[in-house]
Amino acid sequence: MGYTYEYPRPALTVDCVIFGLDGRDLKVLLIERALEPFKGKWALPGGFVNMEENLYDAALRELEEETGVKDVFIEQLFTFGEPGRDPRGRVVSVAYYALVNLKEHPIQASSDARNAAWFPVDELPKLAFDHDAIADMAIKRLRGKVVYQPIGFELLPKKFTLTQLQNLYETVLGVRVNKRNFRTKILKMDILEQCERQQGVAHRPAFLYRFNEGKYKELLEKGFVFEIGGFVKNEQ
Amino acid sequence: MGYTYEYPRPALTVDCVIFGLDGRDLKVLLIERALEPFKGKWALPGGFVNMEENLYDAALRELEEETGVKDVFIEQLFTFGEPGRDPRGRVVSVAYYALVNLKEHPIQASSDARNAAWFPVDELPKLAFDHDAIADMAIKRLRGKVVYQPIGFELLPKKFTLTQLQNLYETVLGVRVNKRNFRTKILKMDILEQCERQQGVAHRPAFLYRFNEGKYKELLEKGFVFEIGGFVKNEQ
DNA sequence: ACAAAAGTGTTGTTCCTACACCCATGA
DNA sequence: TCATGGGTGTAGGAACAACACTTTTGT
Repeated sequence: MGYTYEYPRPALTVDCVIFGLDGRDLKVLLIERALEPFKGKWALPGGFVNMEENLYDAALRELEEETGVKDVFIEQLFTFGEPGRDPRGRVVSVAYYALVNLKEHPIQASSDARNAAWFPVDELPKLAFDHDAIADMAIKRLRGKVVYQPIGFELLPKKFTLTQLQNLYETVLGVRVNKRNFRTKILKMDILEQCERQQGVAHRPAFLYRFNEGKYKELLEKGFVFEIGGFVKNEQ
Repeated sequence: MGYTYEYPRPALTVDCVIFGLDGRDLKVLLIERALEPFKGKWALPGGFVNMEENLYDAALRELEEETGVKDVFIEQLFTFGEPGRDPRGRVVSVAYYALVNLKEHPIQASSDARNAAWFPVDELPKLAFDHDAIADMAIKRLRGKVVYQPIGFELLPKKFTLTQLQNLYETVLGVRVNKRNFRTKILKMDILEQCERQQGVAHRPAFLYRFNEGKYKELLEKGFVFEIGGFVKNEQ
């Protein structure tokens, strides 16, 4: 009974740092561990990789099993393999990060009755295993990547206003941006498609925009480089 | 005899894409496989991860065992885990890339008598396993990273001329750069330390420069962002 | 003197920053 | 009519792209 190999092998898991944008807060979804080790501690959702699935699929599967979230952007972050990172023995974990739109993907109470909650990125509790380091790297990666790849849109609804988009950058990067300059820059890129206006707001309704991925890829071919940020702190 | 686990586990390896700059060519070091599968085919150096070493150390160890190279810059690239990527069974590989200075780190004939050779990045032969995909991603990563992180220096001697540095960017990025503008930009960053002049060249000797890592980190604290490139093709 | 590469001056243009101002809607 | 956020004009300055030119070495 069991599986025998000539040489010892580490166990292989995937863990996922799930980012969501909630009003003006960037948040991470954590799960309360139901079992030892670290029972009762907050941790990243994750689990063991099956033998017949690839890593990407494993991350998506664990994400759905533990949070009900599916059809979201995920990307490999880093592989963590310090010998002592799991008290049960050698466990190597391939970490992913996910970007979800909180409005369109409400988190379900976990299917295995574990407790799940969103925490603002700068108020994370002490996490199980080395998940602090994983979350930390994910935040840095997101901050670094959001300025030169158009992945921020994944945190917003399909259609969004320019102010929402600006708030996204301000929140993720932790800076204030000048409205005039932000708009000029993002619109000049010509990767946003203008849609209808907002409705039912107590002020002048804003235009909604959609990220035009086709146009973006077309521009990429011609040597276009997406780049937003490098903004100066302005307006307090 | 052997190691038994309750659930099956993939084997875990590290593979390494080693870049070297040779005159005006960016090259990758490959090893000819001595054993099946893919016996006689070219492949990336790599091997199994030991149970008591972390992934970074495993990559460094394999690098030294197979090429004699040590004390070089390496960084995790990506983890490849498609179920069918190795005909012997499920093998997950954590890929690293390394930057070496060919002058200061000559490659030794491999300790296990395997054949090793440098190949220009755009003339790579068909590789074993999914190593084509790994090498491909490494090249893209290097091209992407070299413009916003000062890692290119790892490919040069400790002391280098500005022309060498410019050639590095031209080679890696595959563009031509205007000499005047390149110099103005890189010197204004204030991360290079001027040293003595070159000697014994049949023309006006150039100043040598050294990358000042301390200064760079100091500037980082103040919000400095390294960025070179975004150059226009110029001068043919 | 010449070849070869190092190194500098400068100009027109584009892009960035900061600030001020007007506009449309619901309450 | 007011509050609220949407949206635009523009001036001054910094950074960029392109080109031409001078300097210093070995042969």
